[in-house]
Amino acid sequence: MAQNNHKKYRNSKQRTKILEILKSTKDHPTAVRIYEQLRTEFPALSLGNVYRNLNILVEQGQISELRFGSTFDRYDGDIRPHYHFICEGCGSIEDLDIEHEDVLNKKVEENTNYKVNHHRLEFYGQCENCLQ
Amino acid sequence: MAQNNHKKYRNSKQRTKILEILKSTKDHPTAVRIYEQLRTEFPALSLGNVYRNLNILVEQGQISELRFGSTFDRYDGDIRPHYHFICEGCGSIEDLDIEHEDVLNKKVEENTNYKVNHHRLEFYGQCENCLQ
DNA sequence: TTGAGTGCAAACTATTTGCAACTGG
DNA sequence: CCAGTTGCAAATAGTTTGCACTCAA
Repeated sequence: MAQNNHKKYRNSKQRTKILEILKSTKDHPTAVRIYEQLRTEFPALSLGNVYRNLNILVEQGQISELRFGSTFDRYDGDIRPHYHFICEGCGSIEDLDIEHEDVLNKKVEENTNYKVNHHRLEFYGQCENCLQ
Repeated sequence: MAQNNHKKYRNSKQRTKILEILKSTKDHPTAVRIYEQLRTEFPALSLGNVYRNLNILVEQGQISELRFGSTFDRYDGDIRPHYHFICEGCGSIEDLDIEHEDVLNKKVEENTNYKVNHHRLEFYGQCENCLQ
């Protein structure tokens, strides 16, 4: 996903500030929120540029990205709770046979003041075909 | 997410067939793939209708949905591997303080022929504010 | 001076929706 | 018959990209 085919980076006030914002908050802001926050300082800032810089920062490994968008929803006829393996080579998604750990929800509840209803666990790597 | 505000459902050949397809495969097809597969049987079928029916089936609890799309990407200045809690009430995302279980990757590798690079674990529920 | 960065607008992709016609119970 | 379902096309929403201009090294 985050290849290192980008060769050289220069400094830019915008990118520096985006990184600063992300390093100084425990929020997990969206691109739009970052954009809004920066508009006061850079009135001409464009949202496209925020996206560009976020991608560069991810590429550089300086931030990480929690993807909830940009790809496909997948549908599953099996409604029992189970975990998935996602191949980063071919994109295939496989059900995993390891047991569902309901106890994890409890563990989180013990450490927080949240009510936990369910969790989602996905493993990423290469499937048999893509390993060869 | 999947409220039960939908009152009554009728049968439809299209929806029945979509469910059949999902129940009979271990793939995790996208809406488009299901659409393509059904086009031979229902040449006039529209993609919009596939989406509508998939949402209804999710609403009915007959299938489940692995969301990779449809919402926002979130960015995180903390690149150490850690888990997240996502509030289903207000959408806020919090870092969790429970330890990162690298051992899970090994466990999956022992049970499969896959190479596992990393995993992602998210808990869903209500945060303190939304509980009141 | 030169190629990385920028703003802008248009393009793209996945998904949703309004509408008039249709159909199953 | 009537509310749920459909196809179609247009609309949305988040993200990416082409282009001409700018700026940092």
